[in-house]
Amino acid sequence: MSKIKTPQAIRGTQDIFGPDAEAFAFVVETFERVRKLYRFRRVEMPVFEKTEVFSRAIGETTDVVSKEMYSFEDRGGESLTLRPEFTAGIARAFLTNGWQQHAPLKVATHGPLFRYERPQKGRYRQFHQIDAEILGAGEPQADVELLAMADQLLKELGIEGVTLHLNTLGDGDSREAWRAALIDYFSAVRGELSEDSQERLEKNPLRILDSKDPRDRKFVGDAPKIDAFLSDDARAFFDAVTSGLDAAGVKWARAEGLVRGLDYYRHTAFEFIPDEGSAAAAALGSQSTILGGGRYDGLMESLGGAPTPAVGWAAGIERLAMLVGDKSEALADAVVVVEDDACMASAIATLGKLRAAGLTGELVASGSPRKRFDKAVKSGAKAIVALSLRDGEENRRIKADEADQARIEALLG
RNA sequence: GCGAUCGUAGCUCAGUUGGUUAGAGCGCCGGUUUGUGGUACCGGAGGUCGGGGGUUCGAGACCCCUCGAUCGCCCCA
Repeated sequence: MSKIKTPQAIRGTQDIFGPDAEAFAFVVETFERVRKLYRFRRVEMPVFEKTEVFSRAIGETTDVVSKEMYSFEDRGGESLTLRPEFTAGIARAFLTNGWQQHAPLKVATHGPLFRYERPQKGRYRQFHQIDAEILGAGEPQADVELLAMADQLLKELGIEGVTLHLNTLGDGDSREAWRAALIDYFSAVRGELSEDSQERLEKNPLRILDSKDPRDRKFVGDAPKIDAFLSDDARAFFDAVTSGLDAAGVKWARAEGLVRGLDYYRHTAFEFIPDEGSAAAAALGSQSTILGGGRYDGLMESLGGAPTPAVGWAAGIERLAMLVGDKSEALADAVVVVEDDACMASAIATLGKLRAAGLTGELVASGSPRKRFDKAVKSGAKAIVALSLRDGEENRRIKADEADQARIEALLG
């Protein structure tokens, strides 16, 4: 016998099975239900795009683009990339398909995304998100509706101990002024910052605000606040969002340090984060954000489109699935036991009738005939239909509670 | 990319300062018992101890390399 070495799974991919797969499905099914309540339209998107869709939309200097993309050349020599997020692809579709005609357009989707990262708890190279976007809507009402949907989704998933952290990054001018002030402020104490933050000062100064390093934390408190740089319009926008959330009954907390990693965000930025010390926080390990997003009014232009305001969010299905509790696989309504192989054909027909009537069920017809009934009992099935031979005649016995017994007997005749 | 911990049957794990033919439970397969029944007992299959090299009379245990997993940093959902 030659020994063939079994190829192993790619690092950071998952084979989701059993209760974990049930929890995953529960998240997706709940999302599908809730998104219909809010009248978001379903879209199916390609898993890969031209590389420039992401590099232009997300920003060349971001980690996602500069070191986490799965890019490759196709046979025509074109650089393609497995999507690291949904938003860029959806924006591309909005432009190339003329979806402007449907604006404001509310869409929802879900599926796999790919990022070349070191796997750890709640982080994978192929991971899955649910995603919701409102395209072509510049009014704060859109932000409110989107957040209300996220809030309801988490409630319907039964997730508790999670709070909406909300911030504004202002419009383009506000954001730039704030950014410049932060650079001034942190540059003055540059030498006392962590190595990482000294680097952030060059690449992404906003990120220093949510550094975990104590050397940085002591300066963060007194750092310039976005509020001081907001234009009147930007302030009015944020006020409209927060009062809308209050009206919708969505609880939120102002998070002045909350920024987003990607370049395209403007105005509203938000994350749903487990409260410290909660069961949810413990279940997630160091990955705290379960749902995040914001407004990205500048994105369409970076893809060559007309200025188009939009808001969206995405949530990691794996992370949500870790918070929804045990979702064990359902027990069978009925199991048909073939206690004598002579009854096989009859058993198959019997099972067919049960399933046609909407009962879930399966066959137990392997292994020692004497142990098959025990196997069925052990499976926990609500009803057991056992077929055996008695004096050369087929004998059917049903073990179930009275109601099921009567129902099944009526079905089988 | 960096760091820490860990890789022994299908699964969960034992395996004493390195010492004969590597074990248990569960699961699986078969048999006996029971006989309208989730019982008990017996037996069986299944491991080049992640892989490679080294130290040693002798390595699952020690050293090096490598692969993988887990958790954390960075970043992010």
